[in-house]
Amino acid sequence: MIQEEFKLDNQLCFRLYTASRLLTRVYHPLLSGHGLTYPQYLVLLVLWEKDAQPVNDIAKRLLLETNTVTPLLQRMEKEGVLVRRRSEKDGRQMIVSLTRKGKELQKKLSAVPSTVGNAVICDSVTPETAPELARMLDDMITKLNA
Amino acid sequence: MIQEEFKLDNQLCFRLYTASRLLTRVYHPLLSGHGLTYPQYLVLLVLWEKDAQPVNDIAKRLLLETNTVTPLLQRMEKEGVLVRRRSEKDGRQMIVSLTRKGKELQKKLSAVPSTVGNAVICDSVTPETAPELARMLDDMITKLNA
DNA sequence: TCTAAAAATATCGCTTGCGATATAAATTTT
DNA sequence: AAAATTTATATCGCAAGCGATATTTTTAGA
Repeated sequence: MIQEEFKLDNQLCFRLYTASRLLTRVYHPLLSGHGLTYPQYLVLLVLWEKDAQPVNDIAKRLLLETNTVTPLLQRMEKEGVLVRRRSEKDGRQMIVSLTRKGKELQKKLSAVPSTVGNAVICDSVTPETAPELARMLDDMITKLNA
Repeated sequence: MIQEEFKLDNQLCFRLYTASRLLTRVYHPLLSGHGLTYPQYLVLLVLWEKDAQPVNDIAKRLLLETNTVTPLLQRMEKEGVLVRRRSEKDGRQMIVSLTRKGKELQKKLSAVPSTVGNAVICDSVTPETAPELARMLDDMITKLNA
C-alpha cells in the first residue's frame, strides 16, 4: 500500500546521490597517495585554471559554502599545496595561491581525468552521450542553484 | 597551458557531485521539521517498502557501507522512528523495524516526492526525459559498483 | 563624519561517509 | 568436534558539508 512515488527506484535524487558517492570512491585511490581528497582535488582544478583567487571565488566556482571551503583550504595549506594570505586591497579577503608543490601536482595527476573517464563509460554513457548527460545536469544545477 | 581534460566544466563527476549536494539542500527544509536528514529519509523509504530488515539489507539497498548505516540507524532509534533488535535465527543480525512514529511519517511526508520532483524540472530534465537520465545513472552506478 | 548595512572569512556543532580495524556468531574445513 | 574462515555489526578516526552564528573590514547612508 505504499505510494508509487515513494519507491526508491523511481527517484532521480537517490541515483544522483549514489553515483556521486561511487565516483568519489573511484578518485580515492588515485588521489590518496598524494595526500588529497576529492574536494581538495576540485580546489586544485580551480587554482590550476586561475591561480591566486580569494576564498569566495573558489567557493562560488564549486558551489560550496565558505564554511566548507575555509577548513578545507586550511588543511591544504597545512599539507603545503597552497598558501593563504590576506589581500592588501581588501582586508577581508584571503587570497589562495598554489605553492610549487601544488603546481607540480598537476603533472603528477595528469592521468586522473582519463582514468576516471574510463570508469564511467557504460552502455548508455559514452563519449557521444556524455555531453547530453552533462547538459541535463547543468540545467538541473542552474535550476537548483537559483 | 592547462590540459583540456583538467577543465572543471568538462567533467561529469563535478556535476554529479554538485547536483547531488544541491538536491540534498532541497530536501533539508522538507525533512528537518520532522527531525530527519536525507540519508535517514532514504532508510525510511527502504523500510516503508519492506519493514523489519537486517542492517546489511538496508546498507546493500542504499549502496552504503554498514559503518555508515549503523550509526545512522542508532541515531534514528534514539529519535524513536525505528527499533533494532537482534535476530533470533541469526545472532549476528540486527533486525531494523519501524515504530508507529516511523510508519506515521510516511503520511506526513507524502508531499516530499512531488515537491522535490518539481524542483528538478528544467529545460532538459522533464517528465519525458527523466527516465533517460535515470537509465544513464543506473548504468553508471552498476558499472561503478561492480 | 558617524552609523548602519553589507560583504568576506571563520568558528561551532552536528551528521554523514568511509577506510581500517575489532568483535561475535555462524559456517566450513579438517 | 576443534580450528579456520566467513559473515554481520560495530567502533574509531578523520574529512567533508552545512545551518547557525561570530568577527572583521568595507561600503553606503544619514
